[in-house]
Amino acid sequence: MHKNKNKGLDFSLDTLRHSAAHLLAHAVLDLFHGTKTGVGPAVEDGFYYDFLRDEPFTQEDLISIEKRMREISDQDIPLERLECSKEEAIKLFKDLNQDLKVELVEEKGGEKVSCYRQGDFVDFCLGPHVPSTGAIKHFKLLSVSGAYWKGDESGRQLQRIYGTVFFKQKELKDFLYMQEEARKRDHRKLGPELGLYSTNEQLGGGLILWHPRGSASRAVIEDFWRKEHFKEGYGLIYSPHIAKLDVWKTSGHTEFYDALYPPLISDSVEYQLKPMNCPFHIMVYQSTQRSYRELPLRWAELGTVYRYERGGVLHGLLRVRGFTQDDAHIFCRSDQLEEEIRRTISMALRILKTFGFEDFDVFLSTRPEKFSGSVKDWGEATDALEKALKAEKIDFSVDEGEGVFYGPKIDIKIKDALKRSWQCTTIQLDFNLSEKFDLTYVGEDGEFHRPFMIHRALLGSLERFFGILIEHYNGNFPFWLAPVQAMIIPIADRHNEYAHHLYQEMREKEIRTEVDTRREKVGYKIRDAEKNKIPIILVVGDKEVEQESVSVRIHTEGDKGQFNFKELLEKMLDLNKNRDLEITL
RNA sequence: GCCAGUGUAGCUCAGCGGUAGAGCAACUGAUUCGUAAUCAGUAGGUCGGAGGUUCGAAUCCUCUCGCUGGCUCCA
Repeated sequence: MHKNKNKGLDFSLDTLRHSAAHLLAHAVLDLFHGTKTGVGPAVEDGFYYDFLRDEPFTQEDLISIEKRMREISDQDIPLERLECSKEEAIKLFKDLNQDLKVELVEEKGGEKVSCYRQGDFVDFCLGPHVPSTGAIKHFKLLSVSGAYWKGDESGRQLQRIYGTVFFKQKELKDFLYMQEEARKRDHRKLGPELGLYSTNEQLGGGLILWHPRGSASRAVIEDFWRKEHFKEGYGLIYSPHIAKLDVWKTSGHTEFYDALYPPLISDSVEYQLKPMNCPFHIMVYQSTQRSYRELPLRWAELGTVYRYERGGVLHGLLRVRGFTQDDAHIFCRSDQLEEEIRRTISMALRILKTFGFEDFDVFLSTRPEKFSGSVKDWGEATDALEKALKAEKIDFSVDEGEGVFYGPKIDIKIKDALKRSWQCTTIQLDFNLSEKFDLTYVGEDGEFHRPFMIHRALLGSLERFFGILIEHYNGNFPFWLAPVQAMIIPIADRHNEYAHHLYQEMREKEIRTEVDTRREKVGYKIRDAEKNKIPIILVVGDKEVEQESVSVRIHTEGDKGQFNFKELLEKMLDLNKNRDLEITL
């Protein structure tokens, strides 16, 4: 934990942020009388405070609030801790006309409650806090948004003001710089700019058009994915996009899943657009009687599903309404469970590392309060998950009670180049569907047994994963993933023939290449190719034609000089084969 | 879905009650050129959509759609 040693004071960044939230509330109450305060905690990137007020806060308000905060900070008002009885606190906040606080004290306060006072501002709070407002110096208000009182959608809506604060000015500057960097590499900007994908108002929100360039990368990802699954003994499945409503009644989706599109009706039969692939894989399982000898059965599908996500949550490629999961289901016996989990974890990490992700956070979620299946199965399965993680020597944290109702799960989050965390891999046991569809196999003993069903996605969804990749690489895809791997630039018309000859040869070897024969100067064409973040640029002129060579330029690095074409081609094939992240010549 | 913001040419933006503008991109012509922008010209918009106020709306109001930041949810 960060400590502020500079001033000989001893408090954490969280404490500083929490105190900054108080400072924010103090300033708001000074400027906007009658505003009621909600809660104001420290969060990952700063802090926020919720306010109840009829008028919305504007950008200008934010500026004046920040100014007022600075004034209070400059006054260096001490924060004092008050302890009183619950009744006294309730009276205090009633007198201040802070109904929300009264509600909070009534709900959360014990016999004794603590409050913090700075000047004429008092807040119900456990603390700890910084000694005085002067300790809060390097802060900035960031945004204002809506938030529900106590997170309850049917309840009152408050206005939430976000801000951030650091110990040092430089840390604040760095944070704002990182935010700016993140904004610049936003996949919603880069994706369309690089011709990878687009969305379209007429088409509908949350629906993605993969353009040829985005599709080129996607195809590479899919091919790699299929090869890895083949190596791991998976079979592939293709299933339809709709199924009779009855399937989803059996699975329980019609009752419990809230993102279903309305059913389609044809000849008075109702069909449901699929939100998940599981029932189809289950039906493949049930197409014949299964024996214990066949298990484990591992079936994977790049299955496109449709979920009606609420308008406000749609976000570029990361949150859409139609997406392709890299889904798989493993049906196995209890004695195979640990091994299957182990294999899945190591496969997931191997694949993610190939894409250049090195940092992972792994979480094991255990049985929640409401659950389906038996306590015994949950225990056995959770044990197997834990053992598998330990056997793979993976550090993980346990999210007690955070499992989904149908089974325990392991989630793997990756850290991208900007140290942001994204959940991709999820490995979940499913006791619910195996029960609902009454899955069985015939055991050694001739009796029917219920298999364990593991549901897993490694990349999550192709749309989402691609969005993460764009931002991780800042659009500078490694050679093997780049939509266009090489751009050939002839200097003058008389070099076009040689350029096309190179093009043809590279295309035959499955190098994704293009030729720029526009009547423009080399500098212009290079600039264009660089802007498109194409990894390798091949410039050809008189020298190159004569020597069967190419002048190589590597994106972000510049001119690398002349190379023999055949040797360079071999090198490019190696880069593809090894899925190298860097180009070395 | 909710709160707030936002929507002008492919992109970045100006105009904010009086007949739509710039730069880049595109197209046409000239230039045949050696490592991040050659020059000149042309074309391109029912100002997201619908309704209203007004003599007159890109500009004001209402509704609606998309997008953005959150809430809630989640791959």
